[in-house]
Amino acid sequence: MSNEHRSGCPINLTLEVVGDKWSLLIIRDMIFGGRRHFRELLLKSEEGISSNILADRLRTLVEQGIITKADDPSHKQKAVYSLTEQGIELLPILAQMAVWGRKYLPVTQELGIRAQLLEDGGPALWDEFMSELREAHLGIPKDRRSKSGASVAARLQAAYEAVVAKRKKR
Amino acid sequence: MSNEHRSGCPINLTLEVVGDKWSLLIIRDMIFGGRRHFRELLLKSEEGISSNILADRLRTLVEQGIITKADDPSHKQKAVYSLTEQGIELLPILAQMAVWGRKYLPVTQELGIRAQLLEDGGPALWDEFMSELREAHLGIPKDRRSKSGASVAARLQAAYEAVVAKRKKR
DNA sequence: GCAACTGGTTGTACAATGCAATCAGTTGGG
DNA sequence: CCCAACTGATTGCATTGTACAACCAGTTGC
Repeated sequence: MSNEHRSGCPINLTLEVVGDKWSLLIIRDMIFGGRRHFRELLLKSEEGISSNILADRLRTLVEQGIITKADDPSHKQKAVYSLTEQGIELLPILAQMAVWGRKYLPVTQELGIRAQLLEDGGPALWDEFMSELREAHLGIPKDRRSKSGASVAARLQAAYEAVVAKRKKR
Repeated sequence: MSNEHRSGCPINLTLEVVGDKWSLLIIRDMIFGGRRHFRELLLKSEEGISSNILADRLRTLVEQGIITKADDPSHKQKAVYSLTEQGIELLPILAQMAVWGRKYLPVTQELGIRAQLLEDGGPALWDEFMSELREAHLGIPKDRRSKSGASVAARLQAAYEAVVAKRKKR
C-alpha cells in the first residue's frame, strides 16, 4: 500500500479506496446484511470471499477510517466491526450501483428486489436507512420522525423473504 | 474473462463490470473530459494509464455494451469511441463517488470543483448532463427545456479553469 | 519518400488476488 | 480437566492483473 496517489481527482481517490472487487461487497454485507463479525462476513456472503482477502480488506478499511474494530465482551477473541460515518455514507454509491446493475445486468429476482425498493424509495429512503445505521453502529439515537413502524432494514428483508417464498411455492 | 458470475446480486454484478481501478476512470474521461480517441485517453489522463491496459479495457467495455467503437471518417485507422445509454447512466455512480471522495479524501482544489458543482446541482443537473451526452454520443437531440445557455460540460470546464487561473495568480 | 500520427501488440518484471490448508487462543459441555 | 467447536486470522503456492518500455503496421500530410 503506497501513500502516494495517482491523482487528486475525487473519483480516482475513491476508486483507490474501494475500487476493488471485495471492499464494497464487505460494506454491502455490513449495511444490508447486518454482519458485524469476521465469521459472518466469511461464511454468509453470497460470493464466498476467502479468509485472507477478508482479513486484508478489513484491516485496510479500518486504516482508511471506513469501519472500526472493537472487542466483543462475549468472547475475548471476538471482534465487532462497525461502520463509521464515512462508511455509512457509502450507501448512496451502493444504491446507485444497485440501480444500474438491476437495469443492465442479469440480476436474480430475489437479490434484485432490495435494489428495486431502494430505487423506488430514492434518497429519502436512503437517508432514513443511514439514520438507522448511525443508531446501530455509532449509537446515535434515530430522529423520531420516521414515518413507518418497520425499519428500512426490516422492510428490505421482508421483501426479500416474500420473493423467496413466492418462488418456492411455484 | 469468465461468463460465470459470483452471484446475482446487482451490486456484485456491477462490481464485476466496473470494479477495477481503470474502467471507471476511462468512463470519467469520456464523460467529463470529452475524450473519444485512443490517443486522447492514453495521453491526456491524469493518472497515466498504459497502452495495453487501455486497449484491454476498451475492448472489455465494448464487449459489455458500455461503449461502442466506430471508424473515424477523417482517418482510416482512427477509431471513435462512444458511450452507450448504459454507459451514460454510469454518471450517477461517478457523481456519488465524486461527492464521497471530495468529502473524505485529499482532493485537490482544481479537480474537486467539478465534484462540488455536481453535488450542488444534484440529480436535476445530472439529468441535464446525461441529455447532453445522449446528444453527443448517440445523436439524440436534446430536449429544449434546458434552463441556461451554457452546456453543463462547458460550465464544469469553466469552473475548473477559473480555479486554475485563481491559483496561478497567487 | 519520409516523418509524424493512428490504434494498438509484445515482452518482461512485479504486485495483487484466489484458494486450500493450517494456526493458536477461547469457550462451553461433559 | 479434557476436548471439540469456534474465534480471527496466517501461510504457501498458483493464477491473474498491472506497469513500463519497446515495437509494429497502416495512414496521412508535406
